[in-house]
Amino acid sequence: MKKIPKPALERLFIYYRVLLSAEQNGETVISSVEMGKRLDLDPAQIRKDLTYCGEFGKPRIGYRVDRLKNELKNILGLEEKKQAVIIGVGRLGMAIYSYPGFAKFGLEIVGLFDNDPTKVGLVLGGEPIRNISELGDFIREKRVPMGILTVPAPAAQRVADIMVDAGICAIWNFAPVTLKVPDRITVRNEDLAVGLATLSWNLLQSGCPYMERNTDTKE
Amino acid sequence: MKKIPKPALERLFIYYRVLLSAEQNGETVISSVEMGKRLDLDPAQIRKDLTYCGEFGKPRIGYRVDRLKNELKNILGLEEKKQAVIIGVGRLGMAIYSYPGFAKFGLEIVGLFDNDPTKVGLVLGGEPIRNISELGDFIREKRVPMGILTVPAPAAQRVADIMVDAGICAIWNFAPVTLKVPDRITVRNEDLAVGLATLSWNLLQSGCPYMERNTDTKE
DNA sequence: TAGATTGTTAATCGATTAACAATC
DNA sequence: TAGATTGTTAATCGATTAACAATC
Repeated sequence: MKKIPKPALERLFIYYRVLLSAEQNGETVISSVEMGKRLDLDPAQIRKDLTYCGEFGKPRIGYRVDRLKNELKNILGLEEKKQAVIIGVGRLGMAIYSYPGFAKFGLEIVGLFDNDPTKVGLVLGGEPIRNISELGDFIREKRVPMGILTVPAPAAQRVADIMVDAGICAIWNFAPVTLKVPDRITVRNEDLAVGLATLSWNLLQSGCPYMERNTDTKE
Repeated sequence: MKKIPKPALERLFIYYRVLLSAEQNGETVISSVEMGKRLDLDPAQIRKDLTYCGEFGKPRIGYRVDRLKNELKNILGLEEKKQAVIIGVGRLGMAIYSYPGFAKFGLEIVGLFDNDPTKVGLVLGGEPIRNISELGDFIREKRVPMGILTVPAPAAQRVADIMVDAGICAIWNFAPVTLKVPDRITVRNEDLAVGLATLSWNLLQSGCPYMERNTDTKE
């Protein structure tokens, strides 16, 4: 299989979702132009992206929705069960744990970990919260390929080291730090504050009228 | 001010954070090489990015930590209070609401909204949950420049329309849909499932040994 | 001064967009 | 058939990397 550029890879998933919704609408065929309209993307780019995984379209017709949907599902591995542990059972960790949208794409949370003694031992949605001291053995024994890191920044590297040592392959990192890990480990940084910062910059640039607060009124 | 390319803009914030931590370590000066090491980035890229906002370094010395930190804070507008409403008080909405890391960068949540009648009226951290029917007027009266969208996908466009109509300038969109809004509105899509999908693909590609589950064992 | 590091220009790389022949 | 749409090649665009003169 050809190498897929990272931005194209991300879009493939977006296409997958548009196909899911098209399928629900009962559409059996869809063109790159129509997908482009729904996603605000260039149709040429969509066609190009899709050729990274093969030729699925028919000139004059477009793409068969169910066919393309299944191809993308296979390529992205959304069918495969991806077992994962969550480390850091704060609000964000819980949000990820309980979000049904992820399970739909094959995510299966098999363990929850925290180092807060008031949390350890609690049972959440059927899963007990374990102590981080058990994390390494747990990953090894259960052969867990993915770790979801939702601990505070200062703890992140330490936890990552434990996971890498235990043979984890991928880390979904929500902590705002650059993890030092071996090249073989896939890390996806999901640093939400970056989004806030870019919005902040844009608000300033755009001259949003609502950014001028009424400082003259006293109450 | 020169236009800043989007990827560079995102990195500027990352630099800001490294400077915060350097400051806490008591470092007064830092070079692009040192920042590059900590962030796993090319020093040339860091220097280039920094020139988008001016010349702050001294040859032979590097960058003065507090100086550069403050420059970046100004450029990104992190000092400015950015008032925002959260629409959709599920777990993710609550996680964002209660995360102290965002307040540090100027985010101030001034309103919570939901359309679930069992939630409306509850008070969370001092803020009552309001009905979405009040959203438009609230934004107009309080002159709220930013909306944080954490509703389920099917509701997202409808809520976005209300916000746009009320004069909002920026939308931080966590719903997995492409919003149709006028060009003047800044939208930041934070579609977490995209991260999951790319990790999924990488896990498959990399041949992670832990992805081969023991299907031969019966129990 | 000598040498390290910046700011900047030029070269490279990669991704997007445009154009169009092939095709159904 | 005629015409719409794909797959693909070529052209453009933008971002990254390399190189180096300026500088402290």
